[in-house]
Amino acid sequence: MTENVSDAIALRRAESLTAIVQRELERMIVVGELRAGDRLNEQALAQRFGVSRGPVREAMRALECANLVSTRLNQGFFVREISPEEIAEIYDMRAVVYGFICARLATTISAEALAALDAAIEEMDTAIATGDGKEYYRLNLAFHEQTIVCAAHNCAQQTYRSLINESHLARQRSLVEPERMRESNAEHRRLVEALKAGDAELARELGNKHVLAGRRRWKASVAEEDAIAASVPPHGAAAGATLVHK
Amino acid sequence: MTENVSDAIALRRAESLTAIVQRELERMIVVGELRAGDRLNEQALAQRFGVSRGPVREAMRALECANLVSTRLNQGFFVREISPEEIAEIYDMRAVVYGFICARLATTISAEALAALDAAIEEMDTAIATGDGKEYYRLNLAFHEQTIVCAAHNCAQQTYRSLINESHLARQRSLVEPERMRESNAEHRRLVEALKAGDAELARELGNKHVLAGRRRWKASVAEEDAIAASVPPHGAAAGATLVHK
DNA sequence: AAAGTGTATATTGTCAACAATATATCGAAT
DNA sequence: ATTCGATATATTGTTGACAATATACACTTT
Repeated sequence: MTENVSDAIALRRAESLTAIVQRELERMIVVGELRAGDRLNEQALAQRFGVSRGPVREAMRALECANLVSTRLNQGFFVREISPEEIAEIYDMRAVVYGFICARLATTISAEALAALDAAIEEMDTAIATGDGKEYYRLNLAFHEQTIVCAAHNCAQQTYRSLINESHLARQRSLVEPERMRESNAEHRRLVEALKAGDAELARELGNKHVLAGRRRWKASVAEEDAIAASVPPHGAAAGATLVHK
Repeated sequence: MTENVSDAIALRRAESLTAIVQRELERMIVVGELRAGDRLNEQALAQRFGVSRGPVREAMRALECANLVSTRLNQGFFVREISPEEIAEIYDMRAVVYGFICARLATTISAEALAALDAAIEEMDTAIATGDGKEYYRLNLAFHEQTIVCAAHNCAQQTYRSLINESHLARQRSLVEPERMRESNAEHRRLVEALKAGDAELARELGNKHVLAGRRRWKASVAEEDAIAASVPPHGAAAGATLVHK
């Protein structure tokens, strides 16, 4: 009997379909399964998730509010397209928020958490050594996530995560140069040193600068890509255009 | 014929019902027509707006993402309840974002915009002189809105506005003491001076401190209210409780 | 009177259907 | 061959309906 009861409890959904669809759609956008500008066909998505259009639309309204999805009246929902200028602005915000988080951490972080950050930095070194840019990217995200969780500041956490999510709308630059990774991880080291020293103002400055340096690295990587694209002028552009349905 | 065409265009809705309902609900929450904790009956709201439950639910999902509304499975939507700790965190975020905005303004603001800010400060002086706390509150909001618009930074604008909206979930302290209003406006003056001087770092610090000073004033006003409530212990509390349906 | 129990009502979460609008397809004209 | 226009299809925005769940109410028991 006890088992039946627990089964019944387990079977009873603890989440609305909207919440499930929303999480999955968000994931698909953030990891790039859905690309900026893609049209989101309600029926197709509903069918894919095994639900009706209602929950899908509700989920998309939430994602619209999170700036991940845009809408045109009578044309439906699209994965938001984001301009380089908007990306640059997001870096601005991330910088001030991350500065705040780091300053706060300097006076509150535990020895265990510091050790975990050190370990994460070591792992990133390994990724750099093996030239695994994708893995470095993943670890870097995890490092930042660790810090914002440790800061124990819900509002900052939420704001920062939302900004990170938005920035994923830009195509990921998987081709991370080793030199840039080294630079980035060196900044991590200096930041953690400041945290260990309990120097809030230094931590704020380093956190802030780390994000802005990330923007410089992003811009450099975009410039490089553009240069490569320019060296193969007519053919590549046309081929790319046909893929996107607009 | 031209008239018919323009009529047809005017008649054709330029917005979805969801967007209209969302704006109206947001307004009702922010101005306090709907109070924190209030249950949002879908049918009643749909009837009130002359639409069906679909658009109402979509609007609420968006507001949920904006942190204005919360949801409990099978119990529906509620105006979000916000704790003093959460309010305090929002002030933290507002402070760093407003600091950023002010720093940016220092190097970009036009003479006209500066004149408009001066005028707004004068108006606030008038409100203080007449002891009109509500009007001061309104003008203060408008002053901040002016500055964030001038900053011409979409991301900061959106982040800041969202934080302001959230903070409206806390019951407004209409009983603003004249001394606090004077203090607040003096901070406005110093800030605008820094903007005129083009001193970005000073502007950042003053913008930051102005928000944090606002938090101190808010806390003081809460403490005062609590003291008043404590002096009338049993009766008032019970009467208030019956009004709220839970 | 208070607490518990069972029934009726209300409300939500989800779905399916419909009208309005947009997109795609096809043929005719230049 | 392209452009234009008319028709057919697809998709959206919105509505009303239905089952599952929660709330309110009357009734019994202590």
